[in-house]
Amino acid sequence: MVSIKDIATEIGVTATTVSNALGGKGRVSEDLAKRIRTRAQEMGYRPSLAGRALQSGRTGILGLVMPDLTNPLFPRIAQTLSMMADAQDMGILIADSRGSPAEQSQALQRLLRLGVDGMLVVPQKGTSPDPMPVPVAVINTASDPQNAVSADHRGGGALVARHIREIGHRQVVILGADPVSEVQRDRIAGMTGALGDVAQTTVWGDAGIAQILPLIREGATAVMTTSDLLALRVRSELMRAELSVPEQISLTGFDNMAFSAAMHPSLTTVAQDVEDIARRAIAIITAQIDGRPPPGHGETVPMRLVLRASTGIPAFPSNRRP
Amino acid sequence: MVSIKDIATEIGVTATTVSNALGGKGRVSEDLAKRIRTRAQEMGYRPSLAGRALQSGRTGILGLVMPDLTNPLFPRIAQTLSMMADAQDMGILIADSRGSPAEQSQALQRLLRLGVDGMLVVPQKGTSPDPMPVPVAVINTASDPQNAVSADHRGGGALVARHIREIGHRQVVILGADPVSEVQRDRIAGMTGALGDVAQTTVWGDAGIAQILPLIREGATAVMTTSDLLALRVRSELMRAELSVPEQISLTGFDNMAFSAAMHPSLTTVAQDVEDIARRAIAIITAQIDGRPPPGHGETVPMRLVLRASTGIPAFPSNRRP
DNA sequence: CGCCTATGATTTAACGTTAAACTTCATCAT
DNA sequence: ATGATGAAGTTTAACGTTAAATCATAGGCG
Repeated sequence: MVSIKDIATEIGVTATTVSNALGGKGRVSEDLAKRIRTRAQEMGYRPSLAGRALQSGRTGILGLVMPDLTNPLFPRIAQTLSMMADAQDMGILIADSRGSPAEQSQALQRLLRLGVDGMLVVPQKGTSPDPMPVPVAVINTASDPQNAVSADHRGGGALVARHIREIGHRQVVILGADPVSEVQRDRIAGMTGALGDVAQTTVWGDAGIAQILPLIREGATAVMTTSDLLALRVRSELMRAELSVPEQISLTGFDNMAFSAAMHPSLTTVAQDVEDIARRAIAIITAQIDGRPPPGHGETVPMRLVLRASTGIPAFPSNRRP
Repeated sequence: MVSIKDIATEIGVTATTVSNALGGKGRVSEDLAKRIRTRAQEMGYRPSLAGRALQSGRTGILGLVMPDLTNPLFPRIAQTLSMMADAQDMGILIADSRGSPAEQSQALQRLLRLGVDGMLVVPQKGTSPDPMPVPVAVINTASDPQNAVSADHRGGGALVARHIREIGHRQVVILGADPVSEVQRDRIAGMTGALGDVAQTTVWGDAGIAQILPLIREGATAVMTTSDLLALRVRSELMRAELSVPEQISLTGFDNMAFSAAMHPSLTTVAQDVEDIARRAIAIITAQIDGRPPPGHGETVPMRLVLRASTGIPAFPSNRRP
C-alpha cells in the first residue's frame, strides 16, 4: 500500500505538503501540487480510510438496517441509497434485523461497533430504534418527524380507493397482512377514508384470505390489498373459484413489485418513489452528521397509482348479484 | 468516545495493559484483567475500528458487488452474507454495478477506496472482474475455480428436465432470458442434456415468448424457463390463450422466488442453496485474507428441485394433438 | 537599511490501538 | 550468595492522515 509518506519521500517534500496538495488545503505552489498529484496517480495512491478516520473521527460509512433483507423494498432502497452515498464518497454497510426487535438492536450495535457515522433504519413493525450515539434517519415510520422520511402510505391508500370508488364499486374487501405494521394500518386508513360511503370490510392475513370468497358471495366486487404478494395469492384463490379479474372482481396491490406487471391480468398497484425517499434519507443523515439542521420536517413522499388491467367497472355494482 | 487510554488512566495502568487485558494477550494478572474488563464495560468502551485498522492494516470490511441490486438473488445473498460476516465480526459494504461492466469496475474501485479487505463479486453477465489488490471471491461464475463458488446451474437444469421427461413429456420449449448470461446458458445446457431424445426448441427473451404459442400448437406440452419471472409471464400468455396449467401445459421456473409459491398454480422451480453459497464465499474470502489456502476447489453447490403444482402428466404426450 | 507581509513549506502533535522490546521484582536451584 | 527463570507491567514505536503552529525566504515600502 502506497502511503502519503512514500509520495513525500519520492518527491522530496513533507507528508503534510502532500496531504495539502491532494486535499487542496494549506499553501502549496500550483506547480508542486500538480507534480504531487500526478506522482500520486502514478504510484497508485489510495488514501487510507483508517488513517483519515482516526484523524477526523469519521469513517464515511453509513449503516443500513432493514427489518428483513428479503423485504421487497430492500433492493431498490439499497440500490438508490448506495448510489446517493457514492456521490458523497460514503459507503453503505448493511445489516439484517431478522424480523425481531431484539435482532434489530443487535444489528444496530454491530454496525456501531464497525464505526458507522450514521444509521439509516427501516424499523421493525411497531418499534422505534433505541437512541443511538450517532445520527439516525428513520425510513417509513413517522416516529420523530425531525429525522423521519416516509412514503405517504395513507395517501397511497386513498389513491387506489378513490379509483375503485370512481369506477363504480359499491362493496369492497380490504386485505391487510399484519395489523401490527404501522405502514399497513396507514395504507388501510387511507383506503377506508377515501371509500366514503362504499361498503367495506377489512380482513387480515391468512384468515382474511379465507374470508374473501364468502364476502364476494355477499356482494363485494373488489379486493384491495396492502401488498402485491397478497394480491397474487388472492388472484390464485379467485382463479380456483373461477372468478374472472377484472370482469367479476377488481383486484389491487401495493408496492409495484417486479412481478406485478407480469401477472395476468397485470396488477393495478401503488408505487413508492423509492429514489426520492432514499435521497431525502441521505440528506437528513448527512445534514445531521455535519451538524446542520436537517432539511424539511418529516414531509411524506407522495405515492403514485399504477393503473393496470386488474381493475375495471364491475359487472354487478349493486350490493347483491341477481 | 471512550478510548483505551481513558480506561488506563482511570485504573492507573498503561494503555498497553488495558489492550492486553481486553484482548487476552500478553501478561496481565487475572485479577487486574477482570478489573479492567468490568471498568471498560461500565464506561461503555467500544474499540475504535479506525485505530485497530491503522495498526493491523485491516478494516474488517468486505465489499459486495452485484450486477444489479434489484436482482432477485440479492436479498438472500446479502442477508446470508451479512449474517456470516457478523459471525466473524466483519461488515458488508454494498455497491451496485448498475448493469454495465464499466459501472462494475467503478463500483469495485469505490469499495476499494473505502478500504475493504476483500471483495465478493457476482459479476456482470459475461464479464470477469478486473484484477484487484485485495482478495476476491467470485460468485456464480466459474472463472477461476480457485476463488469461485457457484450453484450447479447445469445440474439444476438437469433436475427439472429429468422431471419433465419422467412424467411423460415428449416435446418441450425452453425459454431463456438472455443468451449472454453464462448462468442461463448453463441452466439450459443442463436441461438439454437431461432431456435426451425428447424433442426440444430453445427460444430467448421477449421474442421467444412470442414463439411459444406456435410451438405449442405444433405439439409442445411443457415450457421450461430459466427464471420464475419468465415463467410468470408465460403463465399470463397461456392464460390469454386459454391453455390450462398443468393439465394442458406444464411450466417450470428457476430460483424459487417469493411469489412462485403464491401463483396459481404454484410453480415448480429450482432453488439455490444461497446460504451454502454465501458460506463458502465467505470461507474463501477470509482464507485468502488470512493468507491461508482457500478451502475446496471451485466445487459447485447442488441445486434442489421444488415440485409444485405447475407440472403434471401431459394430457396428450404425443407429438401432435388429435 | 530595516521592517512588514505574503507565500511556500516544515515541524510537531495527535487520533486509538497494539507488537516488540524492555524493566522490575520475586522465586528458586545450585 | 549467585545467577537463572518467570511473571507482571511499562516504554517505545509505529500504522496514515491532517490541524495548528512554526520557520524561511523574497519582495515591497518607508
